[in-house]
Amino acid sequence: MADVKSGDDSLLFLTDENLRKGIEAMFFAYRGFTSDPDRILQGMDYGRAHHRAVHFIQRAPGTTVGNLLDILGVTKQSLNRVLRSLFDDGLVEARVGRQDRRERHLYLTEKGAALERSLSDAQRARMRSAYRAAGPVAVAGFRTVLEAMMDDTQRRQYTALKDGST
Amino acid sequence: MADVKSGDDSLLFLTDENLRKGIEAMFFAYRGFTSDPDRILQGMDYGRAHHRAVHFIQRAPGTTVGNLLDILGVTKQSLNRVLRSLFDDGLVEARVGRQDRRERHLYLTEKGAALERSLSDAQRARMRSAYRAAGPVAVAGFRTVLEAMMDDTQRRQYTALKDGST
DNA sequence: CTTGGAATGTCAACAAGGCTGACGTAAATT
DNA sequence: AATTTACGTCAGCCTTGTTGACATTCCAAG
Repeated sequence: MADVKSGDDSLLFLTDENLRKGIEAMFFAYRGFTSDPDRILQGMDYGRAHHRAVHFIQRAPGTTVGNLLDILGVTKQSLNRVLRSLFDDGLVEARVGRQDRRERHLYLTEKGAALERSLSDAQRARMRSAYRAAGPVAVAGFRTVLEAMMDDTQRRQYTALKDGST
Repeated sequence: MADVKSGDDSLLFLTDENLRKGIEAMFFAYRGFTSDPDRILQGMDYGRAHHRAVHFIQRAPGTTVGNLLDILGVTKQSLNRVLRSLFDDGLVEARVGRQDRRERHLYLTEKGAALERSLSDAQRARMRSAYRAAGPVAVAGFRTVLEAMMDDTQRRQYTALKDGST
C-alpha cells in the first residue's frame, strides 16, 4: 500500500485531499439518496427501516427472516418490530416454509407492492437523473468504487442479489 | 432531457435493473463507509454524530454553529447535545466572534484533532484502498455520479467545501 | 425416538440521535 | 427603542438500533 514511490504519475488521485472529497461526496450524496423515500414515508407510520425491509422483500420474494437479518445487518428484535407492523397493516405476508416449516417466507401483498413501487420510483428517478447526467462511463466507475468500498461480507450479499435476479 | 427516443444505443445503463443495482450498491457501500469510524467510536461515549461534527470542524476550522447546522442538516437542539459533550471533554472549543460577537467559532483542540485523525485515518484507508483498486477513471466517475445525486443545496455546500480548502 | 440445535417470535429495558415547541439572553440591526 | 439574529437549553417525543431472557416449533443426528 505504501508504494507511492513506484511511480509518480496517475497516483495523484490518491491524495488525502482527494480522499476527503470522496468522503464528503458520500456523505452529501447519501443524504440525497434517502431523501425522497424519507419524504414519502414521513407522515405514514413508517420509516427508513420499513423501506429497507420492503425493498429487499421485493427484490427477493420468498426470502426468509434469517436471510433478511443477514442482509440488513440488524438484530432480529429490531427487524421483528418492523415486520410486525408490516404484517399488521397487510403490506407483507409470511408463508410457512414447505421444506423447513420453521422458516417464514416473506412476500409483499398488493398493498405492499404498491408502497414499494412508490418508494422505488422516487429513488430510481433521482438515480436515473444522476446516471443520465453523468453518462455510462462514469456510472461504471461509480459502481466499481462502491463495490470496492464494501466489506467482503457485504460484497458477497450484494453480488448474490445482483446476479440472483438478473 | 427526456430524449430516450433520440437513440437506442448506450442508454442501456438506464434500465430499472441497473438503477436498482446502483441503489443497492449505495446501501451496502455506505455501511462499509461508516463501519470503521463506528467501530472506533463504540465504547467511547461518542457516535456517528460526533464524528460528523468533528470532521467538519477539522475541515473548516473557525466555522460557526449556524454554518455547521446548515451542513449537517440537523436541528440546533440535536447538534447542541453533541457539541456540549465535545466541549465538556475538551475536544472542541468555541471562541466568540470578533466581528459578530453572537457567533461562536469552533476549533478542535489537540485532543479533538487526535480523535479526528484516528477516525479520518481509518475512513481514508478504506477509501484509498477502494480508489486504488478501482483506478483513476472509475474514481472520477464515482465522484461525478455522487455529485449528480445531491440536492442543489447539498451540492452547493459540498462544492463550497471542496473548493474552499483546496 | 429422543434430544440438541436452528429458525423464529416476543417481552422488557435501554441508548443514540433525530424531532418539535417554548423560552431566555446577548448582540447586531433597523 | 424595537426587532431580528445567533445561540443555548429544558422538556418531551419518535424511530431504530442494542442486549438479555425465554418460548415455540421443527429438523436432524445420535
